[in-house]
Amino acid sequence: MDFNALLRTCTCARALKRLHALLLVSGRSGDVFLYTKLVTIYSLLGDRRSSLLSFDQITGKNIFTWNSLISGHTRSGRHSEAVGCFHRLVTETSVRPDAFTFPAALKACEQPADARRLHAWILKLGFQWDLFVSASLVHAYSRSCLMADARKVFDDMPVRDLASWNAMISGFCQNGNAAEALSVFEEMVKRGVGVDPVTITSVLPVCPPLGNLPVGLSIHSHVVKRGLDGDVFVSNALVNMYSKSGCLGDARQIFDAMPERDLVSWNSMISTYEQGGDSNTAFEFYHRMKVSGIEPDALTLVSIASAASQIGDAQNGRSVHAFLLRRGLDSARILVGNAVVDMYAKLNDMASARRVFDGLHTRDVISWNTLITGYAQNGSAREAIDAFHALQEQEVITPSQGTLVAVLPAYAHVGSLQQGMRIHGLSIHIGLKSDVFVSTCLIDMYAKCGRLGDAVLLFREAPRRSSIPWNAIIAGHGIHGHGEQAAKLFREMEEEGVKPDKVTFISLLAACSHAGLVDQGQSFFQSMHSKYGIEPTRKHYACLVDLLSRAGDLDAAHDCIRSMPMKPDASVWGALLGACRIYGNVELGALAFERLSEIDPENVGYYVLLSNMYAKVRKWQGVDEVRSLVKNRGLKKTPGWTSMEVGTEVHVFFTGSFSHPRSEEIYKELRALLERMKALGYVPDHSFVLQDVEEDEKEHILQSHSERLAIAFGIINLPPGTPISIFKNLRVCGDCHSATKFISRLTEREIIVRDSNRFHHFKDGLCSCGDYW
DNA sequence: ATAGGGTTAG
Repeated sequence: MDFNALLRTCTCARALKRLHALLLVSGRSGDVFLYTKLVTIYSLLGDRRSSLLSFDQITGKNIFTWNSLISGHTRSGRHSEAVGCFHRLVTETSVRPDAFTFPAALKACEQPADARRLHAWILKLGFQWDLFVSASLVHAYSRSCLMADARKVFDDMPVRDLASWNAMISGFCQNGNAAEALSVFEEMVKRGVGVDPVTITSVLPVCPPLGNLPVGLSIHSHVVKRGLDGDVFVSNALVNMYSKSGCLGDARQIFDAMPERDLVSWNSMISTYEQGGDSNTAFEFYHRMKVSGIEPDALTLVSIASAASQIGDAQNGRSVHAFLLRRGLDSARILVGNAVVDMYAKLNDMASARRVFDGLHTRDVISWNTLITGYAQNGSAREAIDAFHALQEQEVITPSQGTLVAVLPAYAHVGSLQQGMRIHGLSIHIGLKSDVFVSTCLIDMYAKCGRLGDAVLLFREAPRRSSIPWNAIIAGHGIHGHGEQAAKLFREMEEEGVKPDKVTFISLLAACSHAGLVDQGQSFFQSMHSKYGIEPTRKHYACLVDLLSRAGDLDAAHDCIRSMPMKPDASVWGALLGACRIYGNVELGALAFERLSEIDPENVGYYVLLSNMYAKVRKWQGVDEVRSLVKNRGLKKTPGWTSMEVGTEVHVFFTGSFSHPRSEEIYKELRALLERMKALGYVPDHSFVLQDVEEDEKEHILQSHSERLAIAFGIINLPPGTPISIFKNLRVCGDCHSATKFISRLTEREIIVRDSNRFHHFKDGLCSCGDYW
C-alpha cells in the first residue's frame, strides 16, 4: 500500500486517524518517514495529542522528525514548548540541528534570553552564514526589543535578502521606533534592494504616529510604480495609513478601488467610521460586509459594539452580544468581552455590564478599567471605588494609566482627598505621574477636594502642551469662584500657544458664571466662534444662560435660549429655572419647568427648584401644587447626604438620621448653636422645606439637614480653630448656607462646603461666593 | 517529510 500517497490526501482528522490505525497494524508502525509526516499533519489539523503520540512512536527520530515537531508547536502558538523541544534536541540527543531547525525555533523565541541562547547555538554549530538562519535571528532579536543585537547580526550578513530587510523594519516598528524603521526603508530604496508587499505593509503603519503624511504619500506612489497595489495586504495597509492620518476620503477611495477585499479590509473601514463617530456608516459597512459573504470576527464586533453604544442603540447592542455568545467569541478573546462590558456601560446599563464582567473567563487590567470607568461615568462613584478596591486585591493585575484615570474622578466626586492622595502616591510609584491624563485627573481631584493650591502646584509641573491640563485648572478655579484667575490662566494659555478647545470654553464660561463676570463671559462666548472657529454646543449655551440669568438678566437669558440654532436641552432650561428661583421670576420659571418636564420628567431636582421658587415669593399654592405633582408622579426626592473625611475614614450623614454613633452629641450641639445663632439675628427660612408638614416640624427638618449634622460633627470632633471641610451630594440648601455663615462667625472656624456645583468658603460670617450662587 | 519577514485593536 502506498501510505505516502494516502497521507497526502488526508485533509480531515477522521481520515487521518483511520490511516494511523492502519499503519499501526501494517508492520510500518514507527516508520520515520511516514510518522514524521503524521506529526506534521496532526499538528496542522490542530491535534496536539496525536501529533505528540506519533512523535513518541517513532523509532530512530531524525532531524526531519524534530523539525516537524518544533515547527508544529510554533505554528500552534505553543512557543515555550517549541523552545523546550529545541533544547531537548541539542542536549539530550545526538541528532544535529540543520538549517531548517533554527528558523522554526527562533520564531518561537519570546524572551530576550531565548534569542541569545539560540544565537549561541547557531555560532557553536556554524550556522551564522546561512541566510535563512541569520534573517530569522534578526527577526527574533527585533521581536525581543533587542534592536542593537538585531542590527549587529544584520550588518554582519554577507548577503541579505528582502526578508532580512523587512525583519529590521518591522522590528523597529514594533519597538515604537518609527523613525529608525523609516530610515531602514529609505536605505533599501536608495540601495536599490527593491521592496515587496511585505516591506510596504511593514513600513506604512509608522507614518501616522510620526505625523508624516508626505512619506506615506511617497510610499503610496512607490506602490503604484511597482504595481504592488493589487495586493490585498498592501491596500489594507494603505487604507489604514490614510484613515489614521485623518484622510478618510483617500482611505475610502483605496477601499472602493480594491478588486477584492478581505476581513481586514472591511474591519478597517468599520473601525475607521466608528472611531470617527460615524456609527451609521460603520453599520452600513458591516451590512455590506455580510452581504459580500465575509463573516465578521472578534475585531469586527468590537467596533460594532462600540458603534451601537455611541448611538445609544441598546437593541443593536444586545443583538451584538447575542451574536457573540452564539459564535462563542466571548471566551476566545478578552478583547471582545471588554468591548461588550464597555458597550453596556456606555448604554448606561451597568447591571448588564457587571454581569458580562463577572462572566469573563479571564480579566485583564483593561476589563477592570472598563468596569471602573463605567461606574464612574454613570455617576456611581461608590461602586467605582469598590471595584477599584477589588482590583487591588487581585495581586496579579497592576493598575495602569487607565485605572488611575478611571478611579481619580470617582474620588474627586466624593471629595475623598486622602484616598486621592494615595492614588497620587501610586502614580509616582508606577511611573505615571508625568502622564498628561493622570496629571490632569490629579489636578482635577485636588481642586475638587478643596486643595486648589496643590492643584496649581501640580499644574505647574505637568506637561502643558495640550489643552487638557489647562481645562482642568481653569475649571478648578471656576468651582472655587476665582473667575478672574480662570480668565488669567486662559490668557496665559493663549500666550503659550496652546489651542483652546470646546471643553476649555465650558470651563471658562462656568468660571465667569460662578464669579458673576458677565461681560467677560459674553465676550469669551463671542470669541469662541469668531476667533477660534469653535461652534458653540448646547453645553456652551447652558453656561451662557447660567451666566446671564444668575446675574439677574433673565430676559437676556431667555432671548439667548430662543436664538439657539439647536433645540435647547435640560441643562439649558435647568440653568434658567435655577435663576428664576433666585430672583423669584414665577412666569419664566414655570415656562422653564414646563420644557424640563417634557425633556426630563423624572428628575426631581427641577421640582425642588420650582417649589423653592414659589416659596421664595410666598406663593404657597404653587408650593402645594408642586408637592402633589411629585406625589402623583411617584417621584422620590433624591436623599441628601453630606460626607466628611477624617483621616482615612469617611463619615456620611443623612438628613434627619440618627445613624451616626455620635448623633446625640451632634444634635445637642446643633440645639446649642441654634440659640446662639438666633441671638445674632438668624431667622430660619422654611421655604426650603419641600415636605408638607407643620411649621415646627419644618424647623426641625432644617436643623437636621445633612450638611448641618456634618458641620456639628466637625465642631465637636476637630480641635478648635481647625477648618471643617465637607462634601454635599446636592446643591447646598439656602437656609443651611445662611446658617453656616453664622456658625463660621460663632465658632471662629473656616468651613468649606463643596456641593454638586461649586465650593463655598465660609469665614467670619461671610461666604466666598458672596451669596452669588 | 521540515523553514524566516506583513495589514485591523480596547
